[in-house]
Amino acid sequence: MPELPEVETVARDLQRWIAGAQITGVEVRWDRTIRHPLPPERFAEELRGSVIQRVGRRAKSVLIQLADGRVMTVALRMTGALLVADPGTPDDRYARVVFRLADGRELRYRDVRKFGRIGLFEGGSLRAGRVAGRRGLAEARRRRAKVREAAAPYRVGDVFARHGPEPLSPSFSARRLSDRLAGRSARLKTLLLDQSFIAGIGNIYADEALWLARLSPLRAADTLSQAEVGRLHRSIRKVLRQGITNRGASFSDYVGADGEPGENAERLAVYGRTGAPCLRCGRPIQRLVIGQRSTHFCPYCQPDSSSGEAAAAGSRGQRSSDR
DNA sequence: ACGCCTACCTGCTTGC
DNA sequence: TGCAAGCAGGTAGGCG
Repeated sequence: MPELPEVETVARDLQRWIAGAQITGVEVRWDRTIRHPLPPERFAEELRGSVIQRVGRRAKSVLIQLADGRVMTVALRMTGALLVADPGTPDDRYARVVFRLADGRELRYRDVRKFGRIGLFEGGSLRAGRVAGRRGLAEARRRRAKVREAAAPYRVGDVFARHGPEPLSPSFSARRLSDRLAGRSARLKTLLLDQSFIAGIGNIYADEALWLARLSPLRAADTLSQAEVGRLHRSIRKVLRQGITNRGASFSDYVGADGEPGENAERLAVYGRTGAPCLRCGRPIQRLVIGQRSTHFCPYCQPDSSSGEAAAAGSRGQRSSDR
């Protein structure tokens, strides 16, 4: 399941391989892949002849910027993949949208489970229409309804209006994280998965970041000390960067644009390791369900001190190696 | 604000 | 072996 590091890997590959390419034809094989409000036929028509200028990423979406200023957004969701196929490559029964390029190659959007969505929008700043964190969701919905009513062009900024900050951006400081956590009583795990709280983190990296920060996924967000917020901030960035370095974690059927799986799955500390020894203390990793999501953690290294206090776990031996 | 539910999909694993 | 149920999870939308 592609999260920030996986999507970043795909975007970087595509930037190298298809920047400058011209789209000569588009075949939509599963209509619902094309995001409302553009009907699939219009989508194909609109793209014919377009030149791909640059490929980037926002949240978990690949952004394909066209030379005329428009932006194609590709949300891979669960099983989506963007693959560059050389001429003669056998067809793929799971290719939902095929972009034919002028040089004979194809850019294929493959998606076994059909959850992913591709949209085409007017360009402009990604920050246009940005709504401040907490109220993001409801306000962004109202705003989009307004845009629809007025038949105004959808801008790519509207698509991401409800998304939270990019965790790897220089402006995402520990201070900023601290401000966003303040007054939030939700569990840490739930918040890390909330795209309007912070963009790009999914189930794998949420569990990894919490393990590295030695924080319980059940912990109420507004009970963290400054030191704990600092640890969380560093951990989030560290696990995401490591993910990018290793070209992503391949679980399910994630592959990069080269069709190769990433190497990060082998380096995960807790995700998918239920019952296996914790890499820090050797006790078995446990699994529980939080907010309908499977959650992996070490109950010993990540004690839930919401009700008790950190001191209880902190003062009891085994901690001399802290620091 | 928050938690919980359902829908969207299909392939894989599990249990009988 | 075959078949059905259960599971995986990112996101949108709805309800209390």
